[in-house]
Amino acid sequence: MYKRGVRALPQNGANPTLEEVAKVAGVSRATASRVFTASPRVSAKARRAVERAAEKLRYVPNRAARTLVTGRTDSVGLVIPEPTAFLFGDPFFPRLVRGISEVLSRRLLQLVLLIPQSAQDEARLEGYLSAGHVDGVLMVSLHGNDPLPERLLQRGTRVVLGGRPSGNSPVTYVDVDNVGGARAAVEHLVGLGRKKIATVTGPLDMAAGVDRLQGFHDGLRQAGLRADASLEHAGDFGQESGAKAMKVLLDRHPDLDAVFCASDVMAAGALDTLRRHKRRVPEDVAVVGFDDSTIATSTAPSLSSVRQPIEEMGREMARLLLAGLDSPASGGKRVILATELIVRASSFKGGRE
Amino acid sequence: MYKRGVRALPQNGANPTLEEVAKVAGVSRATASRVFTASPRVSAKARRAVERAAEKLRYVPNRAARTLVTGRTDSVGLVIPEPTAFLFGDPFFPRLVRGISEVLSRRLLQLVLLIPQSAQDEARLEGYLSAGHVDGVLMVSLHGNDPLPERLLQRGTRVVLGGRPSGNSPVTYVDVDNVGGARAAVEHLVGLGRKKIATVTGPLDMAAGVDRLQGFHDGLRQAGLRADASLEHAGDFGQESGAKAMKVLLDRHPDLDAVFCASDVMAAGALDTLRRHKRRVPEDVAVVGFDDSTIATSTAPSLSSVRQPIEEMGREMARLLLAGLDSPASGGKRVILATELIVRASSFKGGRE
DNA sequence: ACCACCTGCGAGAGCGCTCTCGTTCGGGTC
DNA sequence: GACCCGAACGAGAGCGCTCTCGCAGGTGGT
Repeated sequence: MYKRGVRALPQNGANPTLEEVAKVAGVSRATASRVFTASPRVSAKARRAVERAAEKLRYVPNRAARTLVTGRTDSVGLVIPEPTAFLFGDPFFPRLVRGISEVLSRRLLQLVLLIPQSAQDEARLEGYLSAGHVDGVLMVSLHGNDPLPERLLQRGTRVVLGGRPSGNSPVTYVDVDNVGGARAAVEHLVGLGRKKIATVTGPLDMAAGVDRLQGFHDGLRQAGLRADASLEHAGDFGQESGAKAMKVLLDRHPDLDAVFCASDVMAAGALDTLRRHKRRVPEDVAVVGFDDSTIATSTAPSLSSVRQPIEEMGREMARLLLAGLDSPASGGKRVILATELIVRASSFKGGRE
Repeated sequence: MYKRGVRALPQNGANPTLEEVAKVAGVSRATASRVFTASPRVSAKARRAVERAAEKLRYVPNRAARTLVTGRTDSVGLVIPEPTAFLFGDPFFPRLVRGISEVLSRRLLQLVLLIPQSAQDEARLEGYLSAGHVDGVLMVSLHGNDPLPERLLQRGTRVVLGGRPSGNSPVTYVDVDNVGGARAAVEHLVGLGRKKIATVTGPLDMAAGVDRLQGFHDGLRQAGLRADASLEHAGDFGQESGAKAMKVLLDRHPDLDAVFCASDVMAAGALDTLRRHKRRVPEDVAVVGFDDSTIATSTAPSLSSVRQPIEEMGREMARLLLAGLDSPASGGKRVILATELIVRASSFKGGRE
């Protein structure tokens, strides 16, 4: 630890305090404060004097002091575990951040990103977040049943999740309609005349994985097809796992005529495997992915996929958090955003109907 | 703004204060404080009592109060402008973050990411950073002559830059040896017998762009070749710009036999153009990129490139910042990290010598 | 001319913590 | 037994700010 005396903030001639600004402006500290808190009860003359003094002294209010008395920090944290944050080829993170800061900027709130790199980091995070560094916390794509959100909630910290948490915790969350999206994908494949539809699922300890499988089942049932566990194989959302899962499925069912992959990246892997096994896409096997990520348009053939409104998810998360900060009691709300099937070459008509 | 009374932190039964912990433990506030500041002058008995009380009350020290008196926040900010942060296909950001947090974690400092999305965001950032939210600031890949670092410095905030700033500001920075790396690339091409070597430069308002061009010139001079402005064309580090620049160069000099691109992504674009113009790589035209990013191994042919030690850059930035926090006066230090040429198929022997 | 009222402002308390300073106390030392 | 010394602890100040409260002075109604 660096020593006291070497203060991080008031270095170099020391940051001026409100007291000093007030003195220079010839008003009381209270009046000076009113100027910076945008309180209305200040005469134009006093306001100008304070503003000039602040300008002259290069005054910046000390946030710690302000936070201490108001209990507010005017910043909110966004927690993204490292694997998700740095998933390349899929600009999930940037789009989310864009949506979130769009809303926060309007409220002059600072978005602070926290990317835990290890379990140890994550443990420290709890302390950081509950010690009053931020007014509220946004979290996305937690694995399994992360206890962090609930623990923060108990401490009185406002939390909004991106993606449904496993289990049924009372935490507010925003999610995209994974079930509906997957169902739509299956409906589409059925509409193409496909009868033997397989799926590469996501990890089943994540809600997105479970929900997309659920939608897959719903779609089959609706079409009068029955689910068959041997037509399902789990992946981890990564490309490699998609390729491997596809191979397993193909070995078990050489005659399958469609596959729904729970992520585009896995679908890209599946396409590789299909090519290697001399299947034509979409003629022999139609493929639909999920996410509508950038990779969907760069595969050959281009990939049909379920689009999710990521920016809107970010915006909605931010809105819910702000609502939670404003109102004392705000129970576990949930918002589900619609998804949309985008049809491209990998599942186009003209296959074999 | 949300109202007072609805405090962000002490919600829900209110966060316990040190005072309360002390009372439960049967000691004074001072002693309790000593326990949490890891001060040695506490008896084992008192320490246990305080720890038990804290456990029982779920006590978390209020950071704002602590910061107010110590002047420390125990967190440091990392500022990355949006375009760099979300550059896909090149995991610069994750690698940097990994290096930085490796060092910070050991000191129990929290890394806080700040990604300004607009000029307005950036303006707000100055207030945030100089208001004492963080003990120090790390910044990377600023465009042009961003005044932010110097202004923070004047305020007494410790700043360390990643990448040499344009102009000669007194800010401490870490950079990779762009000049040396580019020179090595040219030396390599010359060693392959290439005589007519072109370059696609980076943006020349960025130090990395300037320095790599500098190295290119150095390499030519060293080999007794003379620089020719018509063999140089600027790009913006993006793929598209690489493709276009290559086309311009090829139109001007159909007989060029090598090209050095200031980024791998631009090199990938250049490869496309070369293929389209029926040039064989490396037989007709040898290509060397810069960054040794992931794309370098996925192009056809794989790309020779100049590798830069990103993680080490992150570590070094963090180390310099810590040193700056510890010592009162720490002038503008500069650390340059060595780069290394990685030779792959795009510039292999067996071309045409 | 009086009172009620509102606006603008200052005095002062206090947010939760750390740190300095002084006091207490147990155990050597002579 | 008197003295000293260091270890453990408590009292209290104060970090820089916001907010409540009360007071002065001006305005308007009667």
